[in-house]
Amino acid sequence: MALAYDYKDVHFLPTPQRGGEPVAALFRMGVTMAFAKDEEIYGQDEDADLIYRVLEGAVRTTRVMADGRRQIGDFYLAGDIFGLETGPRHRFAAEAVRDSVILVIKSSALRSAGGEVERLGWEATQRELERAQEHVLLLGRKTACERVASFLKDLSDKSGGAKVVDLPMGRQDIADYLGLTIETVSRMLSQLQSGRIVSFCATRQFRIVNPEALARLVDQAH
Amino acid sequence: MALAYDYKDVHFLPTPQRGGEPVAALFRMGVTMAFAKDEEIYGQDEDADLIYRVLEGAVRTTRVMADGRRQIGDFYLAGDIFGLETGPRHRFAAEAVRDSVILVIKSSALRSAGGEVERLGWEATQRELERAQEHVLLLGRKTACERVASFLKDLSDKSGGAKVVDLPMGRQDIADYLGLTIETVSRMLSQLQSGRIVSFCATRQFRIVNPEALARLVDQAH
DNA sequence: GCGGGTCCTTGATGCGCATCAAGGAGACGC
DNA sequence: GCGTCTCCTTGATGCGCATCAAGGACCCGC
Repeated sequence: MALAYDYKDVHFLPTPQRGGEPVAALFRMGVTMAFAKDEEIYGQDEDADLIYRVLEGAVRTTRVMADGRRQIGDFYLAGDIFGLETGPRHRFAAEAVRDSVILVIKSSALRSAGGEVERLGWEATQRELERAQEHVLLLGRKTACERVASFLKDLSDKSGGAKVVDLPMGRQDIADYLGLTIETVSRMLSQLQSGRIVSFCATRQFRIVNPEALARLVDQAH
Repeated sequence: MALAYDYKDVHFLPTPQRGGEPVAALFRMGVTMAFAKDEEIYGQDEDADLIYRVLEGAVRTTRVMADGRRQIGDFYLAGDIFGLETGPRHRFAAEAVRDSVILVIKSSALRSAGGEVERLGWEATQRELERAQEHVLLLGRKTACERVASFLKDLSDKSGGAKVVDLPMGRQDIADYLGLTIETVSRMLSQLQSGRIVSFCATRQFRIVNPEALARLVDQAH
């Protein structure tokens, strides 16, 4: 908790940063909280009675096996909603990838808010499901190179198709998202770079040099 | 289409076979259809304006990559609801694993049916998401042996924890669900059998001999 | 600047699962 | 019964990614 915001410094949001009218209505009910890098936002098996929205920073959802193997479910960037993935309890924990500011609201408020807002929750859940299904295809049938390429493209698409993209997360997080090791991720990034498909300006920032080649690696999947 | 029911022989269901009252109300609106083994129920990229419920048989959802690699999203058995996995279009196709009878209703009926029924759709979507997330963990971080063990246990749990369980699907389907090859699935099944953990009465029917050992293989995951 | 982290890259080696190949077992028609 | 087809199992070999190991790059406090 070494942030401009303090953990206790929760306050009503005057105006939401993004989203249409129903989202606006929904998140006016929330409070903001700050989380330091690697801080837990909620734990595995905790009650899932809140939903969350990233205002600044980035969040990962994780699941850790008894022997320490870790799988990241998804990443959430500014504007994204998370925490409604499940039934009564969270099946994944959520942690800040780096110092982040999160808007939090009671999900019971959402459920009782009636038609329009409830549909919003359903649609968000459907989007989550869609991403989880893409993730299943990636983990089940793609090679290491295709996984890394898909990841970079996905990140670029999320940033509105930007050619220069920041990586908010470290290599270990990418590895745990893609079902690989950190070494393999590093090797594939080097390989994509030496193949003139992407180019790293810094460790955590890359530029897409050859979008067609990148798309070809990804779109083997229909 | 070599079945007791004919494809065109759709009719109103007099009474639903299972489910609580809201489900009952919902599915009274549907019609039943029969599908032969391997017949497509809906295609990838088709409009997702219907939802489905398995009455008899078994269904798989599949995604095929340009070069033929196939991933199965999930299996659905009698009583299960499927087809609401996505937004406006199906991201996976659905096919009958074997001769099956399916109840079909317009999803617009569901969306406009108001509070109680709409919530039902959301809950079904959440269950889908939960399963997809388990699948992600399995594909991302489990070994071949753990995957097969998890699959058998899941199937047993679905049958109410029965000790003798039928496999409705072939080895290739299991492989495409678990992100493995058919040979590896076969080897792991043999290995689990020689380890006295399960025992195959027939190719498509097994008995759980050592539930503790099976659970240990699965529950490395918290 | 300098020391000591942490994070990342690259190389050498090994293993788990895929691939290639060859039968075996069960299902079904006749 | 017998032939044939599909599905499944088992064995031999190879490759992709994990593992093990060593350094390099960057970051931050002082």
